[in-house]
Amino acid sequence: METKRDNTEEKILEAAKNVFVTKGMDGARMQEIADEAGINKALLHYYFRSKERLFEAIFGEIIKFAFPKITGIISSDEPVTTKIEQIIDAYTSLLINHPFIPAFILKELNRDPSGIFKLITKYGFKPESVWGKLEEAMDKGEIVRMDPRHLIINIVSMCVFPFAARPILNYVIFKENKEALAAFYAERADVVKQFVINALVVRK
Amino acid sequence: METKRDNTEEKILEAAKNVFVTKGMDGARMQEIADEAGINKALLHYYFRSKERLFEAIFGEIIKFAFPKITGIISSDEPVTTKIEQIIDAYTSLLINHPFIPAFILKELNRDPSGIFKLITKYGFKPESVWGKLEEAMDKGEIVRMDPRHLIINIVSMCVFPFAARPILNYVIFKENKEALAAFYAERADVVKQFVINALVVRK
DNA sequence: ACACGATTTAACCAATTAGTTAAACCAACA
DNA sequence: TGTTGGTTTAACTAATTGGTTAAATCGTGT
Repeated sequence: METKRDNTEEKILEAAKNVFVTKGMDGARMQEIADEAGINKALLHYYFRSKERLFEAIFGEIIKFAFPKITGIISSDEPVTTKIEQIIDAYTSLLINHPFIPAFILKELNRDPSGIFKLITKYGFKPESVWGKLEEAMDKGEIVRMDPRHLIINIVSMCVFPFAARPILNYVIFKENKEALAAFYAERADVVKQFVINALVVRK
Repeated sequence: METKRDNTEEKILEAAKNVFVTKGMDGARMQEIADEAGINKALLHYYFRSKERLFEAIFGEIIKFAFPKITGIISSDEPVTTKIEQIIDAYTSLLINHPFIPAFILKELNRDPSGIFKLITKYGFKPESVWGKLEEAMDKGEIVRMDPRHLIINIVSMCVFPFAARPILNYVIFKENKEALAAFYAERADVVKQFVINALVVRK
């Protein structure tokens, strides 16, 4: 029966995601994943032959989610300020729904950079195409002139970092007030958009 | 002889920092730390009784470095835009000299948040004092009105994230060109300062 | 010559953990 | 009723790893 299989496979992936995200590849224990999925270790290995494979299943799924969204927006024909706003919206809504992604990626980034590198290129993220479009807009005087790489990094930083540092916001700023933190994240997209657009206004 | 002791202790701490930063607490191996320090495991335990103690020695040192710099700047009497510029300068120069700090802290943040929480409060970082100063400046019309928490998060994000995501910049943007990456980080403070100041200009 | 602390060598222990195996169990289904 | 595939149980292995120990070595200052 397929439904049964799908169900436990889903349970395993969900459990593994939780454990891998908080503990990382090295800190995660197969036993703990099995427990969290409500099954036993033998069955866990029956579905995913090894820890490595299970990890890759999760990791691939996450990367597939995290990167390509932006590519579509960039290649569109909207004016550059609209594109920037769309990118901020896309990033933020993605991360509100999957807040664990940044911490997870940053955690595994040092452990095995080549793995991430492969996946990024595989899903075809081409940064060069972005610089061009931004420089055009600067030439036309639509936005202030600056190094487009710094601009992109600024935008991505403001979108991603608050999620990567979630525990810090949670403890230091919001004193573990869940609702206040959620409200903060909900405002985030609009605030960042306004901030960036304001920073890009051309002044004489 | 003290110099000998200091020397190896220094070597151990340096090696441990490298290994802990890239591998994390769980991924780090005492043998690897010993190898990297050019000594053997027995001597490593002779200096730091356990992995836990060694980790705490490193971790405490890093936190002591990372947080208190800002407190001094905030309590000064400079105008708020000057303070912001000083904070950006302080953060960036700290991270250029210790680029591993963000990845390290973020990595251990999920593993044991209470540990970091303790250290932050111990070194007396009081965020509330910041909101007040910023809101004053907004009331006086010196900077544009916005939620001061978002403003701080924006600034810190732009300062810290590019270092946390260093491998991504290195691979995806700079194709492992070390000098280009270093040059990028060197420009960073000025770019961020200009970006923030521009974003904070009050328009009618 | 002696003492002392730093350092090495090499063997060892105990705990943890990924992964395996084999037998039994159970529910659905043909 | 018998088969089949998902599932459990429980015991096991092989490797890794943190930590220990004891004896030997080396350098330096007395």
